[in-house]
Amino acid sequence: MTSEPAASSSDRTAQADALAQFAFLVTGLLDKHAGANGLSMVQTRLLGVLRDRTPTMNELARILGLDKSSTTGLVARAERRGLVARRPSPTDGRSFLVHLSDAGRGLVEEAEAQYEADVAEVLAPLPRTVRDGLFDAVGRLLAAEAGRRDIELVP
Amino acid sequence: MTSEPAASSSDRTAQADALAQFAFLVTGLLDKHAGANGLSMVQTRLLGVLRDRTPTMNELARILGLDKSSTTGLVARAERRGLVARRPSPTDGRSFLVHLSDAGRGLVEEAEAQYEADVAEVLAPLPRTVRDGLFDAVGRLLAAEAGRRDIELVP
DNA sequence: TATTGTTATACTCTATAACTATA
DNA sequence: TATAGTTATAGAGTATAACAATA
Repeated sequence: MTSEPAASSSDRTAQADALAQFAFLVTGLLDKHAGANGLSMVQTRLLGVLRDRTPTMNELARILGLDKSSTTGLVARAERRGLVARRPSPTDGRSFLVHLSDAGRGLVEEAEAQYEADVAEVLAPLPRTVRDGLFDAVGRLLAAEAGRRDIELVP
Repeated sequence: MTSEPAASSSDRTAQADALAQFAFLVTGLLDKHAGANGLSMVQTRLLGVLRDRTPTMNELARILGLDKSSTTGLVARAERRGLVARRPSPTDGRSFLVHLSDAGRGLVEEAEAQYEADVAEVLAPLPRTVRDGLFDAVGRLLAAEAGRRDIELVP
């Protein structure tokens, strides 16, 4: 296909723009299905993280990229709705482990299933090799970012 | 390369998850540079819209997908900071036209330039062919989505 | 002393409902 | 009456700073 020489300034702009648009496309899908299940995006993110982890408040704050005080409120609101529970850490008297409740799991799984179906539909027109190329690149970028932040994005 | 048989259910989940993480990574960059210029994402969006338009409050609400009361507050905060200005419509005594100030224009252009530089840095470690694959796929998806919307927009 | 987590406070952002002024 | 916009109110989400309890 296109065999360009070097990335020009307008290439950079166009690429940054394309990534922003793509990000808004994906977050739009997430928001749509979260809202359909009575969740905000950040609440959905919280429940999604807890699907396969039981982090402390501190770990949760780092994973979500929030201040610990913001995380306190976020988890408190989710707990008030019965979606998560804080349990004292058995090894550290200062810490709490945040668990997903059955109700929370049901809600996030419903939202994720709907989102997943939507993603599959969006990806459907892509030829196999192109789709593989997308996830190769995305996987590398996420791995690099995880290393940068010293957390496991994929447990 | 990986020559897998067919997309399994867990592939679909992992892929949808990866896209979500990637979207959060990109919007995180957008937010970071907006924030570095003292702007929120929605404020940046507001200023971006006003770069080439002078809509009424009502039109602005529709463009941003917000309730008109939300738009009142959004514009009021931006106006208080000298980033935009409301001027009475010459044709409708009830309406105001929202203008971008020079300060607002400078701010949004600065934020965009910094975001662009950050994207370039994030992409830098990717081998050329991988990066090309990413933008091939993203370009196709955005084109497909644009087509979808055009079709939807035609009654 | 350092870390974990919460509280107090303040701000942005958002929506619903009620309101004013103009068309 | 209908439309444009604001105000009042309520709540989520976020950060900073000060704090308590534990390590």
